[in-house]
Amino acid sequence: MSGASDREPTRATESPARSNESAARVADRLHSAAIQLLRGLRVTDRKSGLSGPRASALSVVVFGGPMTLGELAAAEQVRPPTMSRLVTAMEEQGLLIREGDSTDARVVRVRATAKGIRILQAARARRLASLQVVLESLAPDDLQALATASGVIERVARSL
Amino acid sequence: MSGASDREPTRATESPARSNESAARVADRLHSAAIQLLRGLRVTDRKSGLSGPRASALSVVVFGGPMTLGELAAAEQVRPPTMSRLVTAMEEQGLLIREGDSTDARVVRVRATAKGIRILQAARARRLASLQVVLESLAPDDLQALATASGVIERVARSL
DNA sequence: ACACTTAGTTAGCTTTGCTAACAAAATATG
DNA sequence: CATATTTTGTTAGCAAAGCTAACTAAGTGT
Repeated sequence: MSGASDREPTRATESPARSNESAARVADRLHSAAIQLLRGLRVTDRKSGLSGPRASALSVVVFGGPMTLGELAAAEQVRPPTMSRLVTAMEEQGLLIREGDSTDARVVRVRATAKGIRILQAARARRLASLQVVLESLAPDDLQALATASGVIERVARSL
Repeated sequence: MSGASDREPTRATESPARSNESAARVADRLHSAAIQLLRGLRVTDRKSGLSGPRASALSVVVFGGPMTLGELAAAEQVRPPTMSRLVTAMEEQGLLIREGDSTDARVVRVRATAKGIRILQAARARRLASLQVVLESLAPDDLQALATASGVIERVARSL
């Protein structure tokens, strides 16, 4: 994709125009590259029964600790009913449990089980293995470029 | 994730073990960063009726020119039935058309309509606008880092 | 005490992924 | 030439995951 063959900016005057055009082009390429990368990393892990959305949600609970269903829904940017269903499915898989809150009987607290933690770690390792292999074959400069860019991308994503 | 201060010495004489560790860490952070980035960029564009999968497929046809349904399915990494249904839906939206092939009556050739091109461009512009704004506020070095990394990521994705 | 707000669930719809089974056309083989 | 195989796309039917609307239960506030 990407309008790769689009015209060069009429580099008549200053940096502002050039900077804008450049930002637009980088936005396009970065977006496209991110899509391709994640598409290549097949997210669904049939072996462990951990789909993309489940792995993502479980990862939030494992690394972030127990939290309410609403917080988890917000973190995953889905609506409560969607998260409710995801949690039910993962609970049936034995990956996490619903707990009540002692001070507020409305809230549902979600906690990863030992099995959930174990399975998440294994799925993560499998998912990243193929990427790691490719990265190992990169020139050191390229790997360094990715390391640097990762930080920048994280910052960019945070301010989106 | 982990390593708050992760300035890795780019030493030319790294040992293999060290290199592996670094690749693993970069894999993790890059993967996570890509997810966060795309999550921030809400893909579904209700206004134009162009969901993520549709926008992506249409973009391939618009920029790559007419192609067979099978080629499009391969490009989008979905099975033929999935693409067949996607094409049917987009055809009903008037975004593209199915055409027969003169030499092989089995194949279906898919071509974007003028409306499809127009709507894709508009949706792309909307989708990238917010990212572009953030990128424009970056330090030139950071923007350059992203530009460089985009190319590397594209290469990495291609060999996944 | 009664109205309002908040947290989560249930019900039901849509989209998008898949596999299995099929039809039609092209190609290979006897 | 006739038939078997392969290729291309479709249809049918299932499951996952997203949504909104409507509901229950529990806190809050006037």
